[in-house]
Amino acid sequence: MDDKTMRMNYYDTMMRARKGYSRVMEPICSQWDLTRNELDVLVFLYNNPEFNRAADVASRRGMAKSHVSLSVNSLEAKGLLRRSEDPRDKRTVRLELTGEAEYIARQGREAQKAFFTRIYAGVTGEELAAWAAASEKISRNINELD
Amino acid sequence: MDDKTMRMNYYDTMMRARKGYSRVMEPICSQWDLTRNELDVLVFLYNNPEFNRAADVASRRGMAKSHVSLSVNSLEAKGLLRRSEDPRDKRTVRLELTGEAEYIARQGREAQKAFFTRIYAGVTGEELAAWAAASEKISRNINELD
DNA sequence: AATACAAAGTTCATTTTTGAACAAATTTCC
DNA sequence: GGAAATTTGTTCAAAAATGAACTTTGTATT
Repeated sequence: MDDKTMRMNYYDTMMRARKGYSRVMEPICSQWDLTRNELDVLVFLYNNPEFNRAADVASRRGMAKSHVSLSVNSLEAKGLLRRSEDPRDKRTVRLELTGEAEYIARQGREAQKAFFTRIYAGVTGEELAAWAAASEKISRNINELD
Repeated sequence: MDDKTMRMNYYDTMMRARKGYSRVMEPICSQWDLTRNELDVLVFLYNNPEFNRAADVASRRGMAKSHVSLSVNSLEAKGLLRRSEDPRDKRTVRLELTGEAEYIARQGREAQKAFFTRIYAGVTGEELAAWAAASEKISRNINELD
């Protein structure tokens, strides 16, 4: 198998990982009456407080901004998120977790960790380091896709 | 950053890769009046003729089987796919590409390769090998998620 | 300072994807 | 050999996610 084929096969693995992730996480999310995507948004904001503009969430998580908008509506209605304005730029909306959301995000994060620990079972330290290095480069390359 | 956090961050990279892939591939797909997903199915079948049952496509590509069913309807209507029966098992549907589909799949595959070559730019041979090894293990672990 | 240009966010119609219910064929196990 | 459980695929209603149009605000150009 040549390099190009190897890289390509990764795409299907990725799709399956995504699906497996949903299957494992959805029952957990439902305990808080959240969708998988809503929990992901909460955890993302909890982990990345510096990227709390709606536009950041969209670009860094790879969702359409309209989707972020709708998700935020829903989370706001559930009392887990507040839209607040940015004094420096009246266009942007800052997303702030409520105390309850932080509590949920902490638990959601642990569930995510457990999932990833599980699917990464058997991966060696060196492999993981190489993976991280490659991820870093790929992430940069994605940013530069016109 | 500990190992667990590292693995978790990969999830968002994956989501962005997926999004970038769609953005790049969609214009290409539209030249044949195909959706991104439809082209992926054609290329998958072209690359994996041994996994040509509808159920294989669903499980190996991580799509719902109802989704496969609908995609196959559409591809069949476009004259790119035939459903044929399996003599050994009357439940299963075998999916066969038409000549035109094979032609499209070859070109689609090249476009995919180009995309992956692009986002893997700068990843070294060692990293890629480690990546492939990790991928292999992860893939197996996903299969074993109950 | 006026004009054009770009970026953030929302709305809404549409597309994509899914899950649950079902029917038919196969396998398991007694 | 036959009941029970499992697997395959389809249908259809519902959920998830998107893109295009638009408004508002900020930035750049002249």
